[in-house]
Order: sequence, then structure tokens, then C-alpha cells
Amino acid sequence: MSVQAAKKFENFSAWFDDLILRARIADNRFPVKGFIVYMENGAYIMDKIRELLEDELEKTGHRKMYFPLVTSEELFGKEAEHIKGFSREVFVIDQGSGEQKLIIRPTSETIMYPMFRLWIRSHADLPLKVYQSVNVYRRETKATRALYRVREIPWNEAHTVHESPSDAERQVREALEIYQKVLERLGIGYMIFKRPDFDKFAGAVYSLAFDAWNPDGKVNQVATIHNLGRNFAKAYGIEFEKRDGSRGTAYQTCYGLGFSRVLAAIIAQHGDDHGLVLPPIVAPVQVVVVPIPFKGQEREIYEYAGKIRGALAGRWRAALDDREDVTPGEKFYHWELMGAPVRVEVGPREVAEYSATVARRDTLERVKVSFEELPSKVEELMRSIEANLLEKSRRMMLSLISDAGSVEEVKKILRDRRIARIEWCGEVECAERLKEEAGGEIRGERYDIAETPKGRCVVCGGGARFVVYVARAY
RNA sequence: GGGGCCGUGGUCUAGCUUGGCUAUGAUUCGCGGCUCGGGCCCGCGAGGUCCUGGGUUCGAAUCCCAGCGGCCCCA
Repeated sequence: MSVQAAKKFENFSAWFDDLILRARIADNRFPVKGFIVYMENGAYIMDKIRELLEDELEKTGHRKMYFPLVTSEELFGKEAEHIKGFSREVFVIDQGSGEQKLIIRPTSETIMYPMFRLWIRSHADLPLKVYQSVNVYRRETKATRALYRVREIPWNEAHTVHESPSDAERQVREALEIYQKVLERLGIGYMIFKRPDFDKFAGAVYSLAFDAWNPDGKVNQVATIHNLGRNFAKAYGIEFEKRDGSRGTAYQTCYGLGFSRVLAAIIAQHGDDHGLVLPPIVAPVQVVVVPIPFKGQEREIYEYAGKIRGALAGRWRAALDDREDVTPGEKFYHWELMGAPVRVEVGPREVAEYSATVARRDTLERVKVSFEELPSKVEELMRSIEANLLEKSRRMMLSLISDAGSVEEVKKILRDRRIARIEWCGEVECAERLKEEAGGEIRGERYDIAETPKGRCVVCGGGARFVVYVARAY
């Protein structure tokens, strides 16, 4: 099905699958389940997301390292909750002939923490803040989905070690700020949740998560932050000598952001029926110059178009589409499909007036400016596009949320591909009943805004202790 | 974990119920021409293990079984 036929909100799956292939983001035809090929645009954008995040991590004192891909069964099994949470979905390498099996990392706690134990001797070694941008591997049993639910997961994971619980708490807040900054540069609309206890990371004291909205009403968990307390430090023996000379067990946090899921959010939230709409900061081509040739004036037009590209290239990733066998109209569609934020059209009229026609991708509006004004106009448009994407996305997210006063209402909201807000008593049985009868998961209570329950649990009618959101999830 | 649907050139697709002609059409790709301010048009050409393996049959894209892959629903 073509992009034009498969409208984003009507048939999200078809729209998305068709778009990622045509816009050269990813090819999900690789014949091993859950593994996909990232093509030039997908790989480029994920790289930009990585740079954006790593910059913020470096600025806040995190240091980049690379840890091995594998752990052993023995190391993996040390934290009881952790192994329970992950053991069913790890890939195992069988070395044969009685040698121990190796486990490919589903996440790197069990690989990093034995080393942390060696490195940390004293309070002076703390805090320790390290990160890596690598792939982790999870044998997903549910249906996989390109970019959203894959078995080879490109992400960034950061792990920190601290002297005190309050230092760990402060680290959680720093991580929140880092992820908020990155996601906002990308215009992504999200909510931050404190996950209910039954859904927290295996081995964590509590888990926070960034859920981005999706056009099909599901939520897309793009990042998580975990306060690990001393659970792992006890299991892996991460101890240090305190200022007063006594020995203490360290406090830890870890947090991760999935590059392919952030990429999916960019595509799904901003994209339209013409194709990708990319935030300028990640666009492989930020501004494209399209010449509109006219019989007898081809040379002047191409020369002028080249000059315009030259005037922009110092500041922007600027391309000149001088293919002679493709019509201007086809080029317009092509670059809209690719999500180039700004397009500059140059024809006989512009040559005569020493001007340029500038079009912005997000609204498709066009305006004519003089050659001299062009660089500042493009600058202004880039800023405006970035701000507009974020604002539009946030507005859309708010419009997807509805309050529900009963399980029946939750069911209806979910069926309409939206997100329900309810009051909940906090009991697991109610969460399970809700999932069974309404078909959505409790994602948690908001952490980015304060919401106080006033009434009764929509499931059992008991006193509500939390305001929580219910949605289907990837 | 349970159930259902699907797999045909690079892409989308007809044909399958009721087995039988050179596997349909569009798109894409290559060459030529005409155009060029929103995907134009014309001509010629290329492109297929009909998912894989096995079975039934004189004969299988079509029927049966298994596997692989995908989609959807339920838990």
C-alpha cells in the first residue's frame, strides 16, 4: 500500500512500514525474526540522536567505555530478581564440549558491576558515571515490529555508583533532565511515569519511564531510569571505605534510551502523508535546492542554484538536486518523503529577481525572499520548525488522553486508540482485571506533573491511591 | 502462553474456493523520445526457486502436512 493510500491515523502499520522502506530508514525484510537492516537515513538519524545524547552525558561528567558483549551464567545469576526478569529472553551461546555457556547481554548490569567492584575502593572513587552506546539482545517472544520491538536493540545505557541514597536520588533527577533535553530537541511528545511496582525493572527499587505517544494510541517506551538502591551492589559486592573509615555498600542507578524507538517516535509523531518530517538537528539533508529549468535558460538557473547552495552550505547540510532526468515536481515529492526541513526553489523568476522561493516541510508553506535575506530566513525557519514540531506533538498527546470513571469507559477509550487516565487503589489484582477486561496496561503515575486522586478505584471501588494512565504498549 | 489470517518479479497485486493455455496488471528499473513552477505522456526492453521442504495427482501458485517469516486478536 502506498503512503498516500495508507493514512497515518487510519492504518498506522501500513503507513509506517511503507514509509520506513521508501524513505530509506530501514529494511525489515532481513530473514531472521526481529533483526532489521538500518539503511542510510535510519543509520544517520540514529547516529545524530546518539551524538545529541552523548554530548549531554559528557557535559554532566559521564565517561564513555565499552564492555563485552557476553556475560557468564554465573555472573548473570547473581541478582535473583534480575535473572528472573530476563532469563527467558536471553540468547545463549553454546560453546560445546563441556565449556560454560555464554549469555549475550540483554542489558549490561551483570557485565559492568563485577568490574565496578574492582574499581571502587574508597568514597573518593565515587560517584562513578559510565555509559556506552551498543546493541543489546533480547529474544522477544511477542511479535516483533521494526524499530519498536526488535531483538537487536541499539541503545545507550548509563550506569552510576554513589555513596548515599540522596546522591542516587540526585542522579535520577540529572538523568531525567538529560533525557528531557534530548527528546525536546527532537520535538517528541512524551509522559514520564513512575512504573507500578509489578512492572519495574528486574532488580530496581523503582523505575521511571518516558512513554512517547503513537498515532495508533499505543505508547512507545523510549527511555527508562532506574534507582537500583543497593540490590545489585550487595549481589556483586560493590563496597567502599567511607569518610569515617567504616565500610559501606554503594547505591546505584542505571538508565537507558533506545535509539531505534526514538527514531520510531520521530517518524510516527511528525510524519505525514507526504512522508518523513524531520527535526532539523537530525535531518541528513537540512536544506535542498531544487532548480526549475526553463528552455534556453538552463545554464543560468543551474549556476544560480549552485550559488545558493554555496551560500547555505557553510551553516547547513545543504544539497543541490541537479538531476536532469527528474522533473521538479518529482523532486519536491522526493524530498518531502525524505523529510528535508527546508526546500529552496530556483527558476527563471528567481534568477531574474535575484530571489529564492523557500518552502518549509512541516506546514508546506512557501515564501519568496531575496538572495541576501535567504540565510537568515533559513535560520529562522529551522528554529520555527523545531519549535512547531514540539508544540504540535504535545498538543496531539494531550488530545489523546481521556479520563475514565469505569472499566467500561477505559475499554472504550482504548478501542478508540487513545490513552485513559483513571484512579486506582494500587492493588495488583485490580491492574490484572483491568488488563483482562479493558485490554490495556497501567503505565504508572505521572512523575513530570503532580496528580492527586480524589475518588475511588475504577476497578474495585475502593479508595484510590494513585492517578494512573492506561494504554496499550509496544 | 492461546487462537485466527497471510506469504506470487525490487514494490503492490490478479489468479487459489472448483488443480490443466506462455502466471495478471500496475509500479519500479534500463534505453530512446516528449516534457519540466507538484509524481506528465509515448515507444521498446529487463525482471519470477509462485516462502522452503515433503506429500497427493497424469498434472500443483492452487489440495494436504511440516518448517520459516509476517500481520491481527485474546491472555
